[in-house]
Amino acid sequence: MNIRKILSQNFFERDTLTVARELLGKYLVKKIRGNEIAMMITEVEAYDGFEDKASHAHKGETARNKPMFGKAGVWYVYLVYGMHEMLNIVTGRKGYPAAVLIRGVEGIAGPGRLTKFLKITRAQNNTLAGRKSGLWIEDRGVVINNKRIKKTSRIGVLYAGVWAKKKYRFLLK
DNA sequence: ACGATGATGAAC
DNA sequence: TTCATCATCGTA
Repeated sequence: MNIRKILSQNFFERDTLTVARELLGKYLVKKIRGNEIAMMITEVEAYDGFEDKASHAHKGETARNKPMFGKAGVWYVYLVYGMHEMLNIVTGRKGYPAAVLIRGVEGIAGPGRLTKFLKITRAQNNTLAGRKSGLWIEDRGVVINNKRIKKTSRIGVLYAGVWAKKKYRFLLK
């Protein structure tokens, strides 16, 4: 009996670092022209709360980061460097700004590369992860041992002072 | 090592 | 309205 469970709000409405870690080994699924493309998540980063200087939410709510302040299980997709779409899933309670950036899937390293490959754009921004939005995450029963998880500081956030050093990036060895 | 490329947010 | 900045990537 193969496990194939679509993750919903209760999974994401928890501590951001916990969700980030547990997303490793889960499957990112995108519907493209009637086909479901599923790829295992191999690299993520947590952006957690008001204090986190690396987070878009650090300076308060704006038009762009609004999804981060909303309910868990919603996509937060934004454009960076004028050309790369970044895919995040909102975590934590409503009103508490947090999200997990999906940086890599099996066979594709890099947040900009994976969105380009899976045709993920800002059209998915602020939509609920699920069949309706054509983009969701599944638990397919893959069990990840803690020994396989590497923790490092986050990429591209050197401006964030002490927050840049926190081990908020998780990847499969 | 560097330029591409455009949205964002803060300053003016 | 202008300006610096940016959760990156491909080419050199």
